[in-house]
Amino acid sequence: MHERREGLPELPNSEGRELVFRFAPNPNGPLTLGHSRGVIINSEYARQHGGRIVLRFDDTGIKTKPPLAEAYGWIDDEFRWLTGRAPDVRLLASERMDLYLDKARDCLAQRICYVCTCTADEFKVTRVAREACPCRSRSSEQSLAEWEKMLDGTYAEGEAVVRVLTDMEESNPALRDWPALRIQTGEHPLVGTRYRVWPLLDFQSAIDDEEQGVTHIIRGKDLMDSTRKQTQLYDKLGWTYPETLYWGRVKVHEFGGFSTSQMRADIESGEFSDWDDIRLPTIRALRRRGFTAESLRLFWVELGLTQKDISVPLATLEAHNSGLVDASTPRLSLLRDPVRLALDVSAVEMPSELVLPNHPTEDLGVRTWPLDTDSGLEVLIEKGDLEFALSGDGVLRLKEFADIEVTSDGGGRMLHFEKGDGVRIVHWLAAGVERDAVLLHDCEGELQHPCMLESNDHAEGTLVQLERVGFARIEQVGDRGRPWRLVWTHG
RNA sequence: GCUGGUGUGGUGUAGUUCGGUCCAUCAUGACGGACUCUCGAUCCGUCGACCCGGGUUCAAAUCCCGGCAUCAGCACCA
Repeated sequence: MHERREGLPELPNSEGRELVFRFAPNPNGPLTLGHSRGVIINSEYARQHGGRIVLRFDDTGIKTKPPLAEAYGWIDDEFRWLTGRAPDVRLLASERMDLYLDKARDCLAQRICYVCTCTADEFKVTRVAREACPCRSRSSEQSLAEWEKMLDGTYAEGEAVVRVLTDMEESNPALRDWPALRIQTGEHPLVGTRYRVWPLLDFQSAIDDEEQGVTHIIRGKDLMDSTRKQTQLYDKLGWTYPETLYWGRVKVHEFGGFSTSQMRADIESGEFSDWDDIRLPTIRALRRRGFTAESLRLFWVELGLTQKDISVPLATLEAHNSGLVDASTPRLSLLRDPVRLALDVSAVEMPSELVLPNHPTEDLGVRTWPLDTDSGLEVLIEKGDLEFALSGDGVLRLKEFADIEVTSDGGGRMLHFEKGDGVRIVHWLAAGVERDAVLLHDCEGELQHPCMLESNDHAEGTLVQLERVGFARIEQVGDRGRPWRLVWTHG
C-alpha cells in the first residue's frame, strides 16, 4: 500500500527559488466561499514555501461586472481574516492603467497586436471560418494610427479593439486573434472617466503576472484557455509563463454556485437583505454564522487540487468547525416553543440555587440559577418535550437537576433529584433566568424564531452551544425590551 | 460544431507520473453499539467505489485503443 499523501500536492518547479503567488479577484462584491479557495490554497502554498502572496484587484471591467467601491476594503478584511495576515503586496489594476496602455503601444509597434475595427459579429464569422479579417494585414504604423483614434475618442465603444496576432489556423477557436484591449466609456468607481481604452483580463493579467514575478498561478480550470492565450503572448514577448495549477468547479449542495453578480442582483431586488444575509455563500455571512477561518482552511486543503467538478455538502465544513470550536464553546439553554410548568415541590427539599457547568468536560466556569420556590417552582421546557412526555408516562429529566412528572394542564411535580433509568433528559429554564431571544436560521429564509434564552453575560460575537439544539453565535446581546439575537451555525 | 479538462463507495479524497507492496486510503455520511445528566463530545463496529467495452501483460484503478458521461472555453466579462 502506498503512503497516504498529507495536505496539498507537491508544487512543480518549486525547488531553490523564491516563490510568488497571487490572488486576483474582481472587486465586484465581497468574497464568496468560492473565492476563499483561491485565498486559502495560494496562501497555504506561500506559507509552506516561505513565498510571497500578491493581492491584486483585477478591476478593469466596468461594464459587465463593474467594481464596487466598498468591496476593496471588504476584500482586504476578508483576506486577512482567512489567512491571518495581510498580503505581501497589494495592487489595483485600475491604478496601473498607464502601464497596460504603454505595453499595448509596444505590442502594436512590434506587430504583436493590431487594431481591429470589425464589429464583434463580423469578427466572429472570420474566427469560425479561420480566415483573416481585413484589419489583420494592418502594418504597425497603421495600427498605431488607429490606436490614437481609440484613445482620442474618434472610435466609440465597440468600434475598435486591439487583438493579439496569433494564428487563424489555431485548432482551438478561443486562441485565434483574441482581444486584448477595448473601449469602455463608463465610469470606474475609483478612476472615474480618466481612461477610455481598457485591457481585458488576459492582457492585463499577463502583464501583471510578469511584472510581479509570479511563479505559480493556482486557479479554477475555467481559466485554462486563459493560460493558453497568455502563454501565446508570453512567447511573443520572450517571457516565461508561470507554473499553473487548476481546480475544478465546486458546488455546495446548500448554495449551488457562487455568482457574485447574481447575488448582487438578488440583493438589489430585495430577495436577500444584504451581503451578509445568512443564506448567502459569502465569507461575511459565514463569519456572521460563526464559522471559523480555520474550518475553511481545513475544508479547502482536504478537497485539494483535483480538476474534478465536485459538489460537496456543507456538512463537511460543519464537521471541521464543530471539531474546532466544541471545546471552547460555553453551553446555554435555549427553548424553542417554550411552555411554562408550575411544579409542586413538596416532595423534595429545594435548594435556593442551582450551579451548572458551562461545559461538560472543559473548565469553562459555571453559571448559577437562583430558584424561587416560595410557591412551588416555575420552569420552562420545549413544547415538543412536553408532548413527548404526555404521550408516555409523563416523566422527564430536567437536565442536571431533577426528574419531574408533568400533567396536561400545565402543572406537574418534582419527583426526586436522582435520575431514573430511561428517562428523557430535556434542557429547561427556571423561571427568572429566561430572556426573550430570536434565532436566525438559514433553513426557512432569514426567519426569526422567537425563543427563550438562558440569561448570561457572554459578549456579542461569542459562539455558544445551545444544549440539544446546536451551535449559534450571539449577534446581539439582549437589553431592556430588546431580545437577544442569535445566528444559527450548525448542529 | 471546434478546443480542452475530468470520471475511485451516498459525498469528498489518497493511490494513476515509474503496472505487482491495492480483495484499494482517509474523512464525511448513514446505520448499530458503548459511554456520557445534550440530540453534543469520545470510543467501537457495520455499510459502501476503480464510467463502459476491448487490448497488452504472469499481473491493470494505473499502460494502449474505442466509446459514453460530464464540465468548461470559443465575450469588445472577470
